[in-house]
Amino acid sequence: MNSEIASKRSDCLQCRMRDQSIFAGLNTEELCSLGMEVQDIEGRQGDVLYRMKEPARYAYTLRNGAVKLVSSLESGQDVIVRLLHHGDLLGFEGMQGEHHRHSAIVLAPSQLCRLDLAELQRLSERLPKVRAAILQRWQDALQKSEERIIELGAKRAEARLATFLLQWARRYPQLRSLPFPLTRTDIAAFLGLSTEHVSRIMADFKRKALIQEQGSQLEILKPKSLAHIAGLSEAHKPD
Amino acid sequence: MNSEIASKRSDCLQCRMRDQSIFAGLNTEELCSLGMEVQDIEGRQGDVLYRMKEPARYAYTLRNGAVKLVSSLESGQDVIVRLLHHGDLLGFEGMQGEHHRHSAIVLAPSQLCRLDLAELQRLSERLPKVRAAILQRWQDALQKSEERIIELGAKRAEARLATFLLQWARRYPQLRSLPFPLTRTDIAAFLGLSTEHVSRIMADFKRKALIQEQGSQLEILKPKSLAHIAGLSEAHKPD
DNA sequence: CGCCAGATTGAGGAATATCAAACAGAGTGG
DNA sequence: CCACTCTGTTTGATATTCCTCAATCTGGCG
Repeated sequence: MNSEIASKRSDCLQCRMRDQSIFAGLNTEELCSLGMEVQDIEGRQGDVLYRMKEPARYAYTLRNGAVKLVSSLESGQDVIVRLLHHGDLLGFEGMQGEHHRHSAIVLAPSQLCRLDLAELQRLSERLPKVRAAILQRWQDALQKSEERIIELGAKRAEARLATFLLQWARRYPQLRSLPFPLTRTDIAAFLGLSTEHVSRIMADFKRKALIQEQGSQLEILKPKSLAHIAGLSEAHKPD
Repeated sequence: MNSEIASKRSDCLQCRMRDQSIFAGLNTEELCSLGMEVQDIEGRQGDVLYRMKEPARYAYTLRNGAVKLVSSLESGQDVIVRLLHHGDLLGFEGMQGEHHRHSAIVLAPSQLCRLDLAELQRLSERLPKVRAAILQRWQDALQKSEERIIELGAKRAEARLATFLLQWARRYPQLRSLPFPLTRTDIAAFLGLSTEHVSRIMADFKRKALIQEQGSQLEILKPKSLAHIAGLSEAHKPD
């Protein structure tokens, strides 16, 4: 499970994600003066970066790959609260000194930066740019979160799944064939459905040639049709 | 609808909510030096404080009363994204220069403070305490929002409603009889259910003497039982 | 009184879950 | 290479939850 995760000291100056990170906008000098230990983490599928309710020690930037944030209920049910892609942040709830609200589990081979929260805290006091970047991410997370409330509250399974697939695709703009490391159970836990129901709808989408799967690669064949299903589902409004 | 809302210049020094507001922790001197126009707003039921997609000009602090944040879909469906009580903030999405993500509608007679976002922006740059307070609220909103995702994704109607009633009650700790200005349709729009279904479950709760209604006052008679229904609903896990 | 918005109730049907079984593919060990 | 196992998927049958539509009921209020 939580076997030793490969890690080494990271070189931020060379980082390809640098201008999309929370350190974007800092010049080389500032970046060097951070004095921050940034660990370079290699995550394999199934690795647990942190667990729900643990005191938060680190935050992470996902440079590459995919991670799910899972909340486990007493009933044993798991809910995927958020899905993270390259450029996303995780574990930052700890900045207010709280415990982790979810477990972070690696879905596909990932590269992450691990930041010490206490150091990051100090840093953000000192550098308005960093602070602003974090605030912006926070704001984004809230917006996404609220969009999901709307999805879950207002739309039906087909529409939710269609929306979800399109959103997933938007994270890989230039790719026709998308990495798609989710199981049906994952999708179900994200959309608030049963595994079987997800399976059925996916099968249906495939039959209608809206999407196509091979291995863990997904291809969206008819985004327009999917968007239509995702949108004002006329099943709801027959007129 | 958007008829003139009563407003006057507010006196922050006298405010009873002061130490729960984003200006908490500032001394009188600092508070005076804010140089901020704070309008004192009187909201009546049905008043629209702002509309979705409008450019955001003001943010508000709800001193007293209740407000709903509504997102309207193209399908005509309304979803209540958040319910606000005394002490809550609204309209702050505008701090990042965005448009309003929801419409804010007054549910019960309310008193609010209206803050100019641009001024607030400058202020939060200058005063770390204010900035930290806003950040904290943001964090809280995200947490609440994620809790709601879990509710909507994992729980069934009965459990959702039970949770909701208990949460509502928690906002009025010392009251046995709670102000409850929501219609069944409001509750439905909050929980992602139909009006009729909400009505049925409420009736059921009343029959079981878990709750009691008179006018727009609500009383929770058996919080334990409600908590039980809200929790690990044994209908899910028969064992 | 008559009117109206909201609440309730019932009946039927659609959406979704649950349970069970079969199926497919990727190791893994002989 | 083949059985074997494991995990994830698919499919079917059935049960449950929830929605929709229509009717009635209620309480305020002109």
